[in-house]
Amino acid sequence: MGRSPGCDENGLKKGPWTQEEDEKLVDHIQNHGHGNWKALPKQAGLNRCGKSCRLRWINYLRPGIKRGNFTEEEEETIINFHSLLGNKWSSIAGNLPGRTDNEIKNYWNTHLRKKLLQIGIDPVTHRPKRTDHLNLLAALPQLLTAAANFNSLLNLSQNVQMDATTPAQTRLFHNMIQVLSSTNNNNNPSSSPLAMQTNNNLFGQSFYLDNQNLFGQSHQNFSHILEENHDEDLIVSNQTIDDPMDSFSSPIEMNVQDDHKSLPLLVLASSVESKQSQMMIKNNDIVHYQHCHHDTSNPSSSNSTFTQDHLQSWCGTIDDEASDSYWKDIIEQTCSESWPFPE
DNA sequence: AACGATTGCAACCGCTCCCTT
DNA sequence: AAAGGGAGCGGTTGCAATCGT
Repeated sequence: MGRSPGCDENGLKKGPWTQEEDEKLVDHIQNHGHGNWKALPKQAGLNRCGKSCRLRWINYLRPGIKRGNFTEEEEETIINFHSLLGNKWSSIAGNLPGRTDNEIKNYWNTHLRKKLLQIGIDPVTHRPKRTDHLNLLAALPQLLTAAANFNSLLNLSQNVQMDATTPAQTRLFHNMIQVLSSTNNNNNPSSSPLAMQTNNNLFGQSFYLDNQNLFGQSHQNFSHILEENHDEDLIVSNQTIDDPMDSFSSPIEMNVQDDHKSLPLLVLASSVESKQSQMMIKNNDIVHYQHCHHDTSNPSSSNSTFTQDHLQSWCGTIDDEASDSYWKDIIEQTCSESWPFPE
């Protein structure tokens, strides 16, 4: 495995290390340290360049190197830190004891990147591929699973089954809400991809966001989750928040209209009847479906758990109201897929 | 069984950063 | 302040192993 053996112009050996070379390197560093990598090969009796020795030591021979498969926790950590730091492999490695930047980089490129692509997340931006709305809606089952997981996180439940992609799914859920929010918050409706497809009207009803309830009722728990996940998307008044906790200390200051990036409550609004149908995350239930009057300051009202029946009912509404068969087909297909929530 | 395609990963390359002089 | 050199980082390469036909 690895590169072919060979020599560079200086006659130094390249390619895979032999056991004898490894032993020489380990022996020398254990006895003398690795003060000067350039001088080390000669001192250790190795026909290698200092760079090669350093790489071999750092990535393979150094004590404490953890080998073997990555755990779910490690995967989760990598995804979270990559969303924050990008390809800063050494920084990410600093948070994974025993793992090297090279190993993490390889694992990202061969496993995690593909995993995120499979669930419709751009591994570079950690956002849904916004140019592909078919994929976005096709990922609805995962989004709803993420919503369920997210709710369980809010409840600090230990029962929910999560894997390393859960944070990514949650982020996807978050991002989809952002996309939906942009259809209504954007002053120029045509600039919104969803608006372009639906004449500023998704499924015949407009969506907008109301985070007052969410932060009013659950921000303590929510901030805990975000603190753990280091959500880079938290932006208040177009200013990035370094400490996610800060963004929730004064929920009143959150400006929903100006800030469609803050994690909101998804609200399905009927402009005709001035009613809101709210799909919301709330304590003790998976997802709630709420009807209330336009007065958002009084988020009272008839809550009921959002179940498969509700989704089918929702699909029925879409049937009636969506004039765009493109979206209709997508939603119907999504509705027909397996429901991820417990009944 | 044979062979081409794909995958995984160790190692190299070239660039940037930072420290020293 | 500028130059030189070493260390470190991210991107890329190339080969062995594995998979698919």
